[in-house]
Amino acid sequence: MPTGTENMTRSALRRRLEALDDKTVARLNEISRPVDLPAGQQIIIEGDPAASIYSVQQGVVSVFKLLPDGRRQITGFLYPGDFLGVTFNLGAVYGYGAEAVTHCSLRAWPRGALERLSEEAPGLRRLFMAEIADELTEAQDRILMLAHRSVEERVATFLLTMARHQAGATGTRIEVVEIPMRWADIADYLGTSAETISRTLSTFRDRHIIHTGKRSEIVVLDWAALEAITGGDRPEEGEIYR
Amino acid sequence: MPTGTENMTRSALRRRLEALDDKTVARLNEISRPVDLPAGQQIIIEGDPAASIYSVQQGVVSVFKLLPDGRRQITGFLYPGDFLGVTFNLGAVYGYGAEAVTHCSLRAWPRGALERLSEEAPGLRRLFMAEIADELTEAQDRILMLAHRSVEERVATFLLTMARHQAGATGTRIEVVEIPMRWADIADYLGTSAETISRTLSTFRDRHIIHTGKRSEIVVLDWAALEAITGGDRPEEGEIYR
DNA sequence: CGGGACGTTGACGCCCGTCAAGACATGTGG
DNA sequence: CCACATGTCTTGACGGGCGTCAACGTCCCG
Repeated sequence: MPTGTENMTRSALRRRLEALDDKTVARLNEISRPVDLPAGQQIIIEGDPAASIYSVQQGVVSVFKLLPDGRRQITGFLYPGDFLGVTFNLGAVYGYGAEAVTHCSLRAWPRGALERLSEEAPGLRRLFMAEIADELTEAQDRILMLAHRSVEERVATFLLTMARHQAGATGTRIEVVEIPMRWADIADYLGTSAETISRTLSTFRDRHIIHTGKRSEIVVLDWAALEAITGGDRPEEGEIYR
Repeated sequence: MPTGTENMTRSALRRRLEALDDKTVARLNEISRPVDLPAGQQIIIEGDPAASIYSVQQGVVSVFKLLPDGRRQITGFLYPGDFLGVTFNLGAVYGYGAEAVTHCSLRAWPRGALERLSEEAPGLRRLFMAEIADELTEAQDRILMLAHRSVEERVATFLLTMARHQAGATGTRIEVVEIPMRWADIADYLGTSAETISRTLSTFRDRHIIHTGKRSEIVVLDWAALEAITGGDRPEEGEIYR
């Protein structure tokens, strides 16, 4: 049962946060500080001392690494309920940058206090553990994508992921998918170029799979086609490996 | 300071294992069972219940995911000192397969016992935590590779990584790099094809960067050239990002 | 209204995946 | 020890996907 698990695990994480005992939740609220950011604002700079841990309340955040040649690889987008900055590498330094894609409200905890709290609260410890494990499986899913999928498959998968995110958030059926990020961001995420993103969406449009109205709003006309392009996330029943 | 950290962290992990208190180490040895495997032997099957945790004593192990279309993506190679099976996803089911690349000796622990032991030994807990964190940064490094590096850069990086592994293991300077895995394995790891691996090595040979004698033995003639091809792992001092 | 950021579309070329045919190596049985 | 089969590496030929450069269209904001 490979790949395609990233959404399940993330929402599972969110549910688990709510399952913490009341006292811990109260303490969490006490020591946290709300942060509001305009779109485009830097949140974390790679290499800075890892002073804070954040959770996203509203908006979308991009997490990225900068490359020597000036490019950047977006390693993930964060949505409400996701955590930012949990990955503690040895030096207690952020291993990545992060910035607000849209206007964002975050909740910030001083790392020290949060770590102390997690010593007492095993539930919180497990939460962080799960967060890292989630990030790992997500990263591995992306490795599969980048290594073996065509750009078209990646874009289709991305659209479906965005759609599922909004369906999960609103709980309702979706036909208009909001794409808050710029094409260049998506490109940096999927390991391709902004032009190719544009071209791919254009062919989807020409094939009547989507309808593009206002930028940042994509209407999906043919879900089945999108999923077909995805290339079959999961193996069929009784399929033979190798 | 992006990328290129994978080796440091791995060896740091090994050192930390030795830093466990004696009682824990004794218990660890008690409940472990040695396993010897011939090359090619399956160790873990994706989807099976995660019964054991292993550590590699000798040999090389490949960890992989199988794709619906029958291909496989090797997510990593494990060398002596590395752990296998620590990443337990929610269902306590292995999220990947593993097989012996060379003849291997492993040490196996029943998962339950090891988890119970880690409840008492915070050092062990931190060890596992670090193991997962390492895997995460390794996965993210690979994302950078796959997204933005040419095959030539990937192969050069791979060679250097192998060389560093052996230098680290023997402690001496190296000029002959042993490549125990098949080209197809390397290809599945780097997200390319066996033919392209062969071709790339051939051009390295023609450019007098390496010398190829017996298969599985590569003599590096020009380290500087290899590193140059790598594409500059780290940013230069004072370099400007974007 | 002018300028800047972003998206779209075209043209071009090359990297690399794929198919196919040999070249070696290794092992097995006669 | 040789003949043969099997697995692996090498090399060639071919073509398509997609990265890059460049020009243009569109939207927004001062």
